[in-house]
Amino acid sequence: MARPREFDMDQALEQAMHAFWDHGYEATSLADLMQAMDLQKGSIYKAFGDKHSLFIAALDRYLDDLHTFNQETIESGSTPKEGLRLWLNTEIKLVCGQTLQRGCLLVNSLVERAYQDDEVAQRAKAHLMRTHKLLTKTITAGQALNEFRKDLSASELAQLISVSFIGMLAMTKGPLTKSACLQIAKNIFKVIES
Amino acid sequence: MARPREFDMDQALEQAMHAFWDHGYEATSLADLMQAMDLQKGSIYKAFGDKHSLFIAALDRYLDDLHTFNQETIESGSTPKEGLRLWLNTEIKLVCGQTLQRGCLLVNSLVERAYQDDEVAQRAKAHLMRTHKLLTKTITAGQALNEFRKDLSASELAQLISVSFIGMLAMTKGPLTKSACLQIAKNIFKVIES
DNA sequence: TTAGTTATTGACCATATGGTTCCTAATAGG
DNA sequence: CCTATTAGGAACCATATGGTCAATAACTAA
Repeated sequence: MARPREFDMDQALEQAMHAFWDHGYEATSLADLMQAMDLQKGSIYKAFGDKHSLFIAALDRYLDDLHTFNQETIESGSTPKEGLRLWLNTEIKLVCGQTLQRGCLLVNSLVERAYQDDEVAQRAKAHLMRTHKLLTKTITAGQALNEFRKDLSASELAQLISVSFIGMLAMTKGPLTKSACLQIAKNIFKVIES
Repeated sequence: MARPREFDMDQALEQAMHAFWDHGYEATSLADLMQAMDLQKGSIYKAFGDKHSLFIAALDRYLDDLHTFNQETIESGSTPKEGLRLWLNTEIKLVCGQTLQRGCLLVNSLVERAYQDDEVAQRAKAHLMRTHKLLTKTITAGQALNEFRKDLSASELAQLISVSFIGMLAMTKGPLTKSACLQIAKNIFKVIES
């Protein structure tokens, strides 16, 4: 009924996501986005609205991908504990294996923007809750198999893992190396297993 | 020998620190700084150099204060374990008791800028190492008193605490409440004690 | 009192910013 | 083939940005 879009929306969004991931929200200019997405300003505005809307869309895409990844990786383990171990290790390798130490877009956005930006805060919260549920479910199953200590609830252990993991992701932007992260992950398991 | 400075350098620096703490580096404009410091641009440039130098000076001030606080609080405990507990709880109350959920300037700067800004990265690394040493020393003493588990080294336990703590600070910018933090701190102790 | 030195101020600057508009190009349905 | 509709692109805009500078004010040592 009209002229069709020449570019792939999803691919453009992914490029935008990478730009924000690389530099953060404030430090990513429209010029950066134009270059990354290979589009003119007008096209970006027509397709995605303003910079903030684009950022939210990119964040949503990231979080959806991440959640799917989390679920699938954890479930691919032979036992709950193995699933968790696999998940932690894979994620560490992914984050630390990047050419740039850009960390995790969720953590970056949470720290940079959550308290100034309700939409970001709300999404971060929702994602962390999803993840918390997933971890709690997994740990509950693991406790039933005697894989994890039981003097703390599954929810408490999950919280401990979340917090440690996010701290680790934050610290990969600074001094933490991949091998240090893997060692820490090992130790996290040591303190939560039965 | 010349006209004396009319404002208090240290107080101005503290105001700048709060501005950066509130909004982050990129989102703090010179106009914000002028207002916060109650100075004109020219005075700021003469006294502190450009925006980046000012930021680094503010960060240095923050880190020095923080390290002193860490040392004194930990040492004020009757035992190593009590010192650590006191430290964690006090820090949580400080960070969560702020009117704005602006988190911790170190964590914010680490996440927002460390990988784009060598000076920040270097300072963050140095501070984290100082803290790691302090924690390791304290835990070593605690292990000698049987306060902490010994199947992990003091350094490894310290690393676990650091990572969890930083994760907690990051998450206070989002969903984590003070009481949740205090509960987590309690659980951290549960998993590292002997 | 004066000369030398430094702080303060506000005007000024070039540029980059996010955002808008308008004209043209391309397409699908009739 | 024509027309309605939408995409693309580039010029354009107001403003905010970080940063500079020259004129003036305030002080001290001689």
